[in-house]
Amino acid sequence: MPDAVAPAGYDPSAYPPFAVTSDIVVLTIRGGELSVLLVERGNEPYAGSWALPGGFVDIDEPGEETARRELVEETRLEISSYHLEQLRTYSAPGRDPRMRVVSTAYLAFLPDLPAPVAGDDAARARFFALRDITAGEVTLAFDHEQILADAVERARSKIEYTTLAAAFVEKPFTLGDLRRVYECVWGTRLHPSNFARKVLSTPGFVRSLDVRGASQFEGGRVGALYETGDATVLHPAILRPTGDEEDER
Amino acid sequence: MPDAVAPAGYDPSAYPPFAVTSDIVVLTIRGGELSVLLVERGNEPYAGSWALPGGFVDIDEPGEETARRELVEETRLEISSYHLEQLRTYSAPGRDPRMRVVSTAYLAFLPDLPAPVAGDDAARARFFALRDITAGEVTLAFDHEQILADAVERARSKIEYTTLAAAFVEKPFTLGDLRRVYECVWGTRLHPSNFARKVLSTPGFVRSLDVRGASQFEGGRVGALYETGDATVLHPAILRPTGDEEDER
DNA sequence: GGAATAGTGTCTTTTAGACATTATGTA
DNA sequence: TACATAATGTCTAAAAGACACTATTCC
Repeated sequence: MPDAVAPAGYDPSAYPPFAVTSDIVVLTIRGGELSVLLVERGNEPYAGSWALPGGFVDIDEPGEETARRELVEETRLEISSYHLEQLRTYSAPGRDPRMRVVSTAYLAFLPDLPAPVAGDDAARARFFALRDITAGEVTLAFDHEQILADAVERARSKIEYTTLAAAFVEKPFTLGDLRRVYECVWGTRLHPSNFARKVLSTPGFVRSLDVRGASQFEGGRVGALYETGDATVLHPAILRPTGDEEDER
Repeated sequence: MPDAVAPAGYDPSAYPPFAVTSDIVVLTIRGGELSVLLVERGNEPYAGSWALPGGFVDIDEPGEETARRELVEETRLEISSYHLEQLRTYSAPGRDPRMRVVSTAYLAFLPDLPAPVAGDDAARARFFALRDITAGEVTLAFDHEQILADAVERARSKIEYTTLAAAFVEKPFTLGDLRRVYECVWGTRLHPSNFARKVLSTPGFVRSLDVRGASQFEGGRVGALYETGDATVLHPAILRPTGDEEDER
């Protein structure tokens, strides 16, 4: 039967006790590294481990709102507005040792931010370079390593065919800033001139501000400044270099 | 706090009564039309309306297994193996008039099948051409119209850069059969020769069987038969014609 | 034979990739 | 001045799109 027809003889107190939570993967670029926001767990299980921010969904609360609320409560990071999208739902029996937990993960892209501080239930909160996590220097609670891997793959894929790369930089940015986003997220080097040609020939990706200014990241000649254009999807796409090389910075 | 830390004083019977369900969007191509499998609801709310197959997740059951189980129970469609992927989770408060329902939708691609029959809780079960649903001839229960729209967009997008189009045809197929899949899903016409060139130049998409046979769909000269290759992602992608024209068959 | 599809080949346009060269800012 | 990045331009290779022409099968 399609969803939401209660089993015969439905009684809330007899209903299987699913817990419903939202987790949030906050990605940003700090010091030339794709980074993720983690909190240190204060309670068992996994007390002392690092984990994604997240928490229980209130009975009348949209899951996306839970994600935004927990981000503020646990990391004191208050951002006026930011892109937040659903990643996917993780609900394997046994992913939490105590009970059946259905957790929907959300994904946020933010420009570089002031360092977060710990909030309510989290002992500490800070950004980690992804490189350090995949190198095994940090292990995450629950299945959060899988969630993070899915989030990174989503980010790598989405900047190909949407304008979301611009969500990683502050509003007036140079083409070099934008190129550095692609390089950090993909872990590759791109030819500056070819990149600029592609971005400028993609309608609606960026809009020139007709002024010049310094890059947000590096020195050298100052370039023309741009802001985000009207487009949300890219035609044509900015595709990842084909496959194999992993040129690092 | 990261997921799965029970509220202080946790007591299952006091926990907010979330219902957790799985819905399944079964897409196939019938009579040259992209089609979806629906069941007629036997119970309130929306009794008599058409809806996606789906139902409650058991407390120890993976959500994907629920989707497969409900498909058999409600439509008597038993398929040995088929591609099933998570689409996204729908949990807005109020999407079900009676209680808070968190529903994860799954997406399946199948070749044309024998007509389903109604199962357990469904009055009837049958395939509908998408064209008839979007034309407003059928209205769906709950937010299933939104789920279906998301599913179709996922399918249209995924056949661009994966080999999933082959999941819509039976194993020995001609390049014309495969092209018809793209044409039905995208609602466009493709140049047969250019399409064949692209498919054959994409490593691992199809493997020649070195025999000839009739098309699964139409008459004319019989062509060479192929089976699915080893690849799952396509390099380069088979991109949708740019934008505007909606050439119909 | 007529109609429909399969298959081969060619031509043009567009886009991507590599890279050389000059310009302009900072340390 | 040394160095890093910005910006422009050129050449080549790859891919997409349009389309002409021949081949084969069913009716």
